[in-house]
Amino acid sequence: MPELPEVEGVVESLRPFVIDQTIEEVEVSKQLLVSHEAGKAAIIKGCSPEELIRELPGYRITALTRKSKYMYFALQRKNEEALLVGHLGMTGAWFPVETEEAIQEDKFRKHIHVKLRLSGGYWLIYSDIRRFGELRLLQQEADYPPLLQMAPEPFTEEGRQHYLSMSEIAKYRNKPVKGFIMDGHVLSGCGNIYATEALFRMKIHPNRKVARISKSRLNALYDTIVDVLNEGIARGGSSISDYRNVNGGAGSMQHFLQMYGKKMCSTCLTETKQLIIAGRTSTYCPKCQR
DNA sequence: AGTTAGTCCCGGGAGC
DNA sequence: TGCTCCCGGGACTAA
Repeated sequence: MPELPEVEGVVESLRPFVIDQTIEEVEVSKQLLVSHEAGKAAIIKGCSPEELIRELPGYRITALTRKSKYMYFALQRKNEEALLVGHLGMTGAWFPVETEEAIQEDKFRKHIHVKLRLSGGYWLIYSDIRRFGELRLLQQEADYPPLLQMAPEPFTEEGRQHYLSMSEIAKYRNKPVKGFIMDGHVLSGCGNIYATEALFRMKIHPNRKVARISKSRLNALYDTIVDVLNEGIARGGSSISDYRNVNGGAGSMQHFLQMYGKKMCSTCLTETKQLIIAGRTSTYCPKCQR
């Protein structure tokens, strides 16, 4: 599943294909049109597919950036500015291709939902097997308030201070640390895979309450999360199930994970255990993590 | 008013 | 082969 490192990889790889390209035409899959007709907000959020098809053409993509796990396509049309915000959800993927047939895997070719024809002569295709991703056309970021509620980027000093100050707030003090670091209002971009790895490296039990971790350990945990995220970026992300980069390829970080999805602890060979924390499966070593 | 549980977007993989 | 169940990022809503 795409977390910060995977989204970073997509944004960096996609950027040369989309910058200064004008969106000429938009196509939406029959399945999405049917879902929306049935009143469901599948993938396209905040407006109808018809509005997206009508509104997007003519906009030039001037920038593509990542904020937390979101992708921001900055758009400009004459003196008019807009923002297309994307989220990959569980199984979203972008492919810049000349034809659909260039997408190798059946499961992604079968679930193409939005196609943008760019002035460069190719298609920017959004495919999403489970349709948990989202596309949202805004005039500006503030038009969708949750975007303003996200924690600062983890690679900044501001991000660290925000995380530390949140650890002192009553509503978080009694929470399991795993849920704390996966909460996007506390720390941006750390999902289940990277949270699991960081806690294992720090030998911290995922269910340990935030208040029962010292300030210096919380600081060290933050450093470890940043390290794990950076390793993920350097290795092209983790392709556990359905993450693919813009070339349809897999990342390699999954080969370097020590705890996520493991049956046995790589350090002491003890059988791992699982807990549900904040609604997510949390794998840990009962002997190494306290 | 703050917290928690449920709901919703889904298809695929596991297990029987 | 085919059925059923479970999984999950994140926002929203009901309790």
